Amino acid sequence: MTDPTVTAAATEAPLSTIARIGEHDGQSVTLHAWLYNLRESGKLLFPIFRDGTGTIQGIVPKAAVPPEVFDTIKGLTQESSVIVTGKVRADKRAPGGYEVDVENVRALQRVPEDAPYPISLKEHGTDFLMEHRHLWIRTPRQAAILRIRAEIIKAARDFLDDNGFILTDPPILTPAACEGTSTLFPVEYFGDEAYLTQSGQLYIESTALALGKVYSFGPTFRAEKSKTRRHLTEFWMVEPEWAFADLDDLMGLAENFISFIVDRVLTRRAAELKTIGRDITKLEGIKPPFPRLRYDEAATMLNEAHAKGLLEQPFEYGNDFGSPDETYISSQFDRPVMVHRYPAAVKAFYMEPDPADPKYALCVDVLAPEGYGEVIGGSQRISSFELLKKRIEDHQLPMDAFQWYLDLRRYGSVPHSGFGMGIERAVAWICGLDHVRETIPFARTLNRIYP
RNA sequence: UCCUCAGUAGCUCAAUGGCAGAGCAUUCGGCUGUUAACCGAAGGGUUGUAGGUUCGAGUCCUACCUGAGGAGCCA
Repeated sequence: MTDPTVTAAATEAPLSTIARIGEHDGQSVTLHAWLYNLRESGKLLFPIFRDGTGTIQGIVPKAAVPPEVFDTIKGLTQESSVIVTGKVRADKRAPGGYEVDVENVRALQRVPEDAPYPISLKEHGTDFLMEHRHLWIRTPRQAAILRIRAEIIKAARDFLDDNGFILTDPPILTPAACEGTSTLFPVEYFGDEAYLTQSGQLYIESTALALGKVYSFGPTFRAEKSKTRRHLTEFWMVEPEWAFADLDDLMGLAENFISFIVDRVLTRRAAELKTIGRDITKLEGIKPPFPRLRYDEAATMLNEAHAKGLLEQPFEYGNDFGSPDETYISSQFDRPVMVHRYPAAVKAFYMEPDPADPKYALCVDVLAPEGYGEVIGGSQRISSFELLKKRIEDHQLPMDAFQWYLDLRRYGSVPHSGFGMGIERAVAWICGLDHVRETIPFARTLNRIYP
């Protein structure tokens, strides 16, 4: 629906975004926007526009504009798309510091009132919002989270790029499990069965031995029937892999990596952190060194916590930590804590045993503060051909499928290490969200694959 | 797979086993500084599904469906 009354002069005003509208104080600008809300007070209209960069209130006194402009704005419905021209004016009453004296509006598409925009400014339930996720992302809070996600991804990639890591993309379609225990999504592959990747790790081990320092960034898939605030069936991981690096090198990389990302978000996305109401004092202290805790020390902490009644379930030495255990451990520190040297029996088959005591694996989990749990899992990889072959046999994995992986130990094997960071968990922690489903535009969970 | 909780208007929620309600949204009217504006009015219902108990069921019972939180598993 177009408005033929739009004037040529109106469209000549320079285009601006709402975020940068302060640069045009006192001038007329054009905004490409949607109607976020409309309030009226007699002959005064207060349309609020959003354009993805922010929101701003327009002022329309009936006496100040042609009648058809007033009527057009008065008839706008929520989320109608508009091209607005108006004069920018600093105003102390405005939340963003500026308002727009509207001069003209062209409605590109007016949302009909018999099928109004479903998401109101009032509260909604989780199921309704997820059912309308394609619209929910328009709300300022969700848009801010997605901007922070983009910044976290860019920061992760900038850090690795600038530290000599080469992006190498592993395949999404894979012939076998990287880790035998987890559940895979099968896909038909020309009459054979293939699987969606659950980690690029094995492949980037090979590119690391080709290029030295590499990383992958991409989607991974886990068909786990997990229904918690920390799980998606499709999530994104960044995985550096580093030839000639040992576990200590890897832990140093992890703490610098996370610290860089947090600092970048604090610097470049301060406005978005404010929009979502994040307590940034919790992030400002995220600097190296991070506390390092042996598995055994963490186990002692958990036993003491249980003795004091702080943990319901007693911790059984030798097991992996449960979610309540991780939450407790991370709550004891004001920055991410690195727990290393878990019992080899509960960890993946490819992890290098500690030469000081082969009962332990040279691995590390990084637990985010504030109870967010594991955001990074990594290890030094087995470099011995004989040991890796034995582990594959012990785990009853198909030896044929792993011949190429064993080749990495046949031809110039070296110590090498790597970790994977789950993007969604990192975003949830840095944004202070209570569920990972808000950290990705379209979350894939156990019970939802729409929209 | 297991445990707990929840399904009532487009949305968020009320309703002691006894007339199906409110706020928001929508429509109409009022208001020249509103900040999830406010004030007045109207329209809007197969109470998740199928049985059962009862004079009477949104409410109690059984099964199922859907969703949420958690456990296990994991990033």
